Amino acid sequence: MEQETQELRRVGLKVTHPRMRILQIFDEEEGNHLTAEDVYKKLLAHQEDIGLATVYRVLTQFEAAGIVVKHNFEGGQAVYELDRGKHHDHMIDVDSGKVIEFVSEEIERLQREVAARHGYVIEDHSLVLYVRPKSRGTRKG
Amino acid sequence: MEQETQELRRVGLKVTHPRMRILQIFDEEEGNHLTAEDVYKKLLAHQEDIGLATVYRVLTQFEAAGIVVKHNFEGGQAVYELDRGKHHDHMIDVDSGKVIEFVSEEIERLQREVAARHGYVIEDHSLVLYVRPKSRGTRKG
DNA sequence: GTAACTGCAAAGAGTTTGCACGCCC
DNA sequence: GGGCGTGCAAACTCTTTGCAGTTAC
Repeated sequence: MEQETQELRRVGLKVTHPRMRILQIFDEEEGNHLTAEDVYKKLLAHQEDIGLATVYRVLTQFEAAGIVVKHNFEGGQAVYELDRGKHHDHMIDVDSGKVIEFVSEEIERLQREVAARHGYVIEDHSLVLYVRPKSRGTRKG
Repeated sequence: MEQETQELRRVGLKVTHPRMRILQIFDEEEGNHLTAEDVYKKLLAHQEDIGLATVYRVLTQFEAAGIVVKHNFEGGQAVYELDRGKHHDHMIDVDSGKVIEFVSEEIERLQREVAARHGYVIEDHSLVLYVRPKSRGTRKG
């Protein structure tokens, strides 16, 4: 409560009910990746009367303020997660939809190398691995 | 002409005018990355009377047939390119919008390693670097 | 008190689909 | 000749926006 208030103040956003509740949803869900609609449904489940348009507006503001990060994975809907400061990439289990975060400093370095080789510097990047659990029983691998 | 006819036959699609023309556009544009609308505009420029809906339908069929690959880069519109068989990743010059292809077997290997470390095998992946030309003049780098 | 914020409904972008007609084999 | 393919317009999904009323500071 106090923590969310401070965070909103810190980034210069008025402390309003919708913004507080949305921020709390992400704090509860630490490590989770939510679409705007996921957030909206969780608000409904908490008996909150906050419109979907407001959720989109707040998420956009949070992104601009660096509170959340937005990802455009496959499948149309954008997903948001709290920005905890440390960069990471994502692996998506295509069977369960589960999102796993990972960091590989070596991959990051190679990316910079490749870009440099072409005369560029990296501004941003997106790496997503679509994965399936390694089959142990089937002797395939 | 003959080449496109054969390709359509090979994948089991009827040889129709719209499919021929769309395939030719990609053949002309070897190495290019086009949105459905880009294709549509090029058809218009060639005085072709082919609907945007048909372009979408044909591109979807081509993707299913392995003739083209679809990418969901940032910015809403999907882009398609001829599938020339060899996998590669993409670098996008954020200033010019130019798309550069690259291959890094070492990055591929590291990706497989990371996935394996988490108990997964990679089904597919998406790596896009958003880059800016290395500034030589400004002594910044 | 007033500018920022909100909910609603309508608009917008990109893509898909239903239907009647037309073309390929 | 029959079914697949096409054009058009309407539908659909996700997201943004205009407006009038409300709220934080």
